[in-house]
Amino acid sequence: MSKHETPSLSRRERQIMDIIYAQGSTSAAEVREALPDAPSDSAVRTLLRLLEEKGHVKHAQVGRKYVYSPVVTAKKASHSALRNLLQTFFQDSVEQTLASLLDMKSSDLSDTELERLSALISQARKQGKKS
Amino acid sequence: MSKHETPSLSRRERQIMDIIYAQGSTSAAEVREALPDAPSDSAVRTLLRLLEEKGHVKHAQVGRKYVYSPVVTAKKASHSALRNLLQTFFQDSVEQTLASLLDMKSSDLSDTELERLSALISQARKQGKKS
DNA sequence: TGCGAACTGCTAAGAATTTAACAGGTCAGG
DNA sequence: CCTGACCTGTTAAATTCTTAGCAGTTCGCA
Repeated sequence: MSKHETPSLSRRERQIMDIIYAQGSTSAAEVREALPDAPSDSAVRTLLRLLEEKGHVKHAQVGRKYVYSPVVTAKKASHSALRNLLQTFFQDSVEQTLASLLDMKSSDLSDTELERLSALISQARKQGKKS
Repeated sequence: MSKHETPSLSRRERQIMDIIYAQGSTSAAEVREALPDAPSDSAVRTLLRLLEEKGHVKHAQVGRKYVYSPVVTAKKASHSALRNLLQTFFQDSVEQTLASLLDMKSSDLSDTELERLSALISQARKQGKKS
């Protein structure tokens, strides 16, 4: 009935998944470059193969290389990461989360960007009204 | 110059830190209850002791119990978790992040809450103007 | 007082993770 | 047609993580 569910990756596996999501898709060599304390090439390839066996990534052959990409869409993965973050740090409150986001990034945010954030919210309001 | 930097916790260590941040502070028994696939009591206590040795948590004695709490404030920890999430999934874009948040939670959000989100943004705008 | 419950720390075994050595295969250029 | 560069997979050893057993302490209460 239930899916296999292996919700918790090991340290290295998580690092690699993060890299793959950040880059969309990558080769073993690119993963290696992006990895902190990069191990040998063959170590990276072993991890990628294990991640594939466990169903977290898939590969396509491009020329002689394998290019890996995630099996779960970035959207789904980001949602579950966000959900987890909200639970862990923000008592599930979107408001607290946004406050923290603004607190962290406010100095980087131009007026135009803030306007776009506003627009996102009014849009959400309208859609709420409709349903 | 730089701090000791042990940025990557093991699977169990991360689970426990998440629980501690979600709850603010906890005893070993509470951690155990909250832990998926809870191991023995003494296993949990060992992990907590290791986390303390590594400087991630501290404990206070309350009655006969130890109550553990994080060393890094929730604010700082949440910021670095957010930063990581933005990098991994949202190309460092606050806008994309907010969009995803609204997409995920919009059905849970009342009109009042959306107004409060708006208010947060106009507040950030005003503060931006000042500086 | 003596017992059991509720805590703690330490330690070593077992499991899981992480690593790199090695053994292919394929391709381009000399 | 060799050779070296560049890719792959398999395997087993090294390291790290995870667990539970055991021993010690303190407390409340019969």
